[in-house]
Amino acid sequence: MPKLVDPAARRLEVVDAVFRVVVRDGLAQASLRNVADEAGLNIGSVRHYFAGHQELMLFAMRSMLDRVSHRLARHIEEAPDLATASGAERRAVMDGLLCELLPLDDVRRAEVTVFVEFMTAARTDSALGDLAREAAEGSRGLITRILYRLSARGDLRPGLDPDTEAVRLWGLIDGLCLNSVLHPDLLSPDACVTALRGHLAQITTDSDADGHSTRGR
Amino acid sequence: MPKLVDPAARRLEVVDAVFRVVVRDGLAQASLRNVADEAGLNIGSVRHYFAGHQELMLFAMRSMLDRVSHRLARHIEEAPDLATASGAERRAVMDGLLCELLPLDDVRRAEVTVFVEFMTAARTDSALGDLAREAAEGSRGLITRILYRLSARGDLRPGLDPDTEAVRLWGLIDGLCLNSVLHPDLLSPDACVTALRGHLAQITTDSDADGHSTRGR
DNA sequence: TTCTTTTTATCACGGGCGTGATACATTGGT
DNA sequence: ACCAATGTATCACGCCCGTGATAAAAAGAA
Repeated sequence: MPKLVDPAARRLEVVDAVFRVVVRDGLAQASLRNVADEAGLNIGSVRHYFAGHQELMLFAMRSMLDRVSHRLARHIEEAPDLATASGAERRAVMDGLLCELLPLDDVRRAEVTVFVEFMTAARTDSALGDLAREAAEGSRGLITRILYRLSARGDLRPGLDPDTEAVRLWGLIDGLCLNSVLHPDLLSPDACVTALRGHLAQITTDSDADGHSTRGR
Repeated sequence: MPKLVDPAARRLEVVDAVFRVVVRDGLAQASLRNVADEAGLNIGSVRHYFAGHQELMLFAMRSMLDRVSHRLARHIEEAPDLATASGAERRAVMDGLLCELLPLDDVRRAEVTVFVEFMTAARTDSALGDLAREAAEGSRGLITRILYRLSARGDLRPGLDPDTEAVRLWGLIDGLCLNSVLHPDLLSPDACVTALRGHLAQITTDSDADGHSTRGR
């Protein structure tokens, strides 16, 4: 017989409530009382599962980052074997992976919104600082690794430095995310992917490594 | 004989205090009391010059945006006449103008920090919403206009659409700003300009419009 | 001077916050 | 049945907040 309440599940319910409050009203409104109301719980219950406000915020931020990581990991697992893929296929994989970071649907839009809120809050909240740094290094590192792989296979346009291209792509993606979340009517999801695709098209070669020309789109 | 206190100057002093608090502790800490303390004033004095907290925040945000606008306007005034400029000169002007938006020194870093704080807050604070939208349209519009001019003079690489390039450049700049402000140790000012220059080099032709080839670097 | 306006300084109120402490209810094992 | 552990629900305290009201001080004009 299953226990009536699964503590881990409860914590996740509370975290989901945190996310909803953050998306709707901003991180500043994510007080214990507001979160408890949003979760349909009593504040006492919330406090039973989290030592205090700070631990809740920390756990929520960590959960958000884990969620993104897992989504990316799943995407990587499902990717075809890069060793046997053609140049076009390799570029498609990269395209799909990076698009996964953009707020293209409601789920990812909410996630990116929460991401932005926590990251900006971490600038002045030392409790979140370590996690923010870790996340930033992770995303930047991932993009850097992708570009190095591209470069190693000759998919990166000659003359381009993978490191500075990583900075550029990192900034572009974060900028698209930010503007899309802050000004959804000025930057539609379609415009986001168009901008990203345009960028990728410019920094990658558009011919197959085997020599087959795949010009145009 | 000058009046002992100039109301307009006082308001600016208070706004400066707001900016210092926002940069140091975040927008959430910019309460009337904290701001008054930072300005070395009594909370009563602050309230004498501002109707309330909301008006202060609105005025501070507007001041910040005006400051950026004026800096850009000054930069444009000092620019050489584009009609008689060579292609390289035109690209240098654009380079300088866009670099003005990046947090390359302490002054601009503080400004961008305040910008990010207010813009993200505006997402859920309806009082700041209009201003934020105006600012976003302004920055995006400026970049769009620049690229259209470039395109008209043939400085933009053939095959590139000024509008989607504007989205891309807009996102890149905002992303560099964001990452530089949130993770200064992961993205130095130098890395910012390198990334931006690399981008501009890729979307512009590197030959003069008069036909002189300046290929290579 | 006297009077009016401007500026500075306090007080008090209601409200939201995190949190410690505590009581009550429910559960699951013995 | 009993009990210990777990989960729920409140209360109270101190803190900070924005704000209305009001007093006190300073400045400038008559």
